[in-house]
Amino acid sequence: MPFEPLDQYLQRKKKLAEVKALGDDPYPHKFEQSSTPAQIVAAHARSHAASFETERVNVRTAGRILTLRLHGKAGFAHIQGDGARLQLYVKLDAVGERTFRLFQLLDMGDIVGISGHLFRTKTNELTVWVDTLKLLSKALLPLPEKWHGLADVELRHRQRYVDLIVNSRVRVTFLRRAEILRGLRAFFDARGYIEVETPMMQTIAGGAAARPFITHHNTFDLDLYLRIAPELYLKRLLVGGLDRVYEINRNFRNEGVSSEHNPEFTMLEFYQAYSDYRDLMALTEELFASLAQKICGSTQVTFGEHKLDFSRWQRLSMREAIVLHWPPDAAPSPSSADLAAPGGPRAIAVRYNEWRQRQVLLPSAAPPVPLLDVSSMSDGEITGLLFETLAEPKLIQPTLLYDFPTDISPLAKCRPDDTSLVERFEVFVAGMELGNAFSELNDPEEQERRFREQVARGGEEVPREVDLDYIRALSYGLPPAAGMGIGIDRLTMLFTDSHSIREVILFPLLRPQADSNQ
RNA sequence: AGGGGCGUAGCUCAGUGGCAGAGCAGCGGCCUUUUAAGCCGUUGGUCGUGGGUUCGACCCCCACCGCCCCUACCA
Repeated sequence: MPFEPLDQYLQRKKKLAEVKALGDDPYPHKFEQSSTPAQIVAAHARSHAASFETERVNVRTAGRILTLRLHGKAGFAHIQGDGARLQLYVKLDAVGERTFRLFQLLDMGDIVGISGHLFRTKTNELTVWVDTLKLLSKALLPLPEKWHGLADVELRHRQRYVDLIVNSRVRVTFLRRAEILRGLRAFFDARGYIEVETPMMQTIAGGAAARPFITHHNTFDLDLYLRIAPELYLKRLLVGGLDRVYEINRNFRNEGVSSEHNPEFTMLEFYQAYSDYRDLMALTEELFASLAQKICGSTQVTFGEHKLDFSRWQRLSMREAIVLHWPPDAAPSPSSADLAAPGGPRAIAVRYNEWRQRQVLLPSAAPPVPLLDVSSMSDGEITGLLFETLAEPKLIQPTLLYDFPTDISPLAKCRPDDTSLVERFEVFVAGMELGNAFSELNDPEEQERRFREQVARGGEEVPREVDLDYIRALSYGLPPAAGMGIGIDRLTMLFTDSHSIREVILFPLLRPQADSNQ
């Protein structure tokens, strides 16, 4: 099917026919490279022009034509391969009439294989003096304009293949994402974890609170959920004696899309038996610091206007964070004890709302922010909401936030000294939630009680039934354990200085376009 | 979901209630060390879609579609 721009598409089809008429196959099966353009550029970056004259360096390489400058009976081109650009010089005298004719039929975007030797031009650019030239694949569609490239964000994401060709930063971002994944695997492999894969289609979407996607299996005539978390399966494996496991894979949540949310996203989850959340706090600090060092070459990472320092971590309880980030002009700020008192969070939320309403009346009023609706919430839920409203966006430097309310943590173990709190922490960096960890609740009766409460309370983000098989697994005995989930997309954002999750997902979800031919 | 912004040639972008524009890409020509190559000539438009106002709409109004930002949702 021809695509727009039609005139250029047809023009290139014509050239394709001419190439065939020359006796060349425009889509040959393979081409042996002696080295890639990137390897050639790297190996000879500092070679002098004179050295090429005394000792000839022959190369055989391939790539996509990105620039083309014809000068009558000679011409220059740049090919891009393996992430680098290499200049070619093609001269009628050197290649002969037939090959030169082929060269004249080439367009930007075509993929070619060449052989020749290296030299430096008058302007000292490393260049291949081409002896032979072969078309390896014809581009029937033109590349975007060479100065500005492809800037339209929507087009970049819809046609990521073009984005990758013309925007080198995109390539770097995704290479770095792969490095991050390798680094994570190396970190856990070295510590005796085994990598596992658990179901992504589940009959009960548990392990988190989120609206699931529904799909259907025909043979079993069975509705299934795409998983929202692997948590309950990974803990079953701990019951089975796999004491250290991790999984890196996709989760699916049928919720909003934003610069920090994509409906399918990649999570690392890992579990470690005979440990508690304090062990994971230490492990988290080590993991992030070593990964930053490995990926970015330093524990200091530039993210927008911020310099994130992964060698120094702040540890805050949720209540401390609320106190710390209470708006100064809404003084007096509450104390942690106020937040701990029964009914305290509600009273503080009311105070916050009163302050907000006064703000709206000021002449310099910012756009109105909805007041907190805490009418049907428990103290723990209100505490969580206060934290998210007041403190979360302010947590720029790496922070471990701990002491979560039990109400909002159905899978975590309570603190022995205070059952209103659980042994749980989250990782916050650059105002984003990066990770979530806790000491795993392993008392089957308490777990069942909390599940039943959850199901009874209902809501779209809660499973409709209790995962009784999980309770059965716990009944065989789950060793004391701690587990954690880390959002890989957001982690990649941090380490690539990307400010939208869509920049670190190759094909983010976009609405299909009615007219796909553009 | 609500508010705001954007949508003009393949790409990057100007534009005005009165003939639809530029650069690059494309096409033809000249050019054997150029690199944003250059010079001469030239093709290409449902101005996101559909209504409305108007003598006349790319422009003003309404609805819809898509993207971006903020808010909401999101443990």
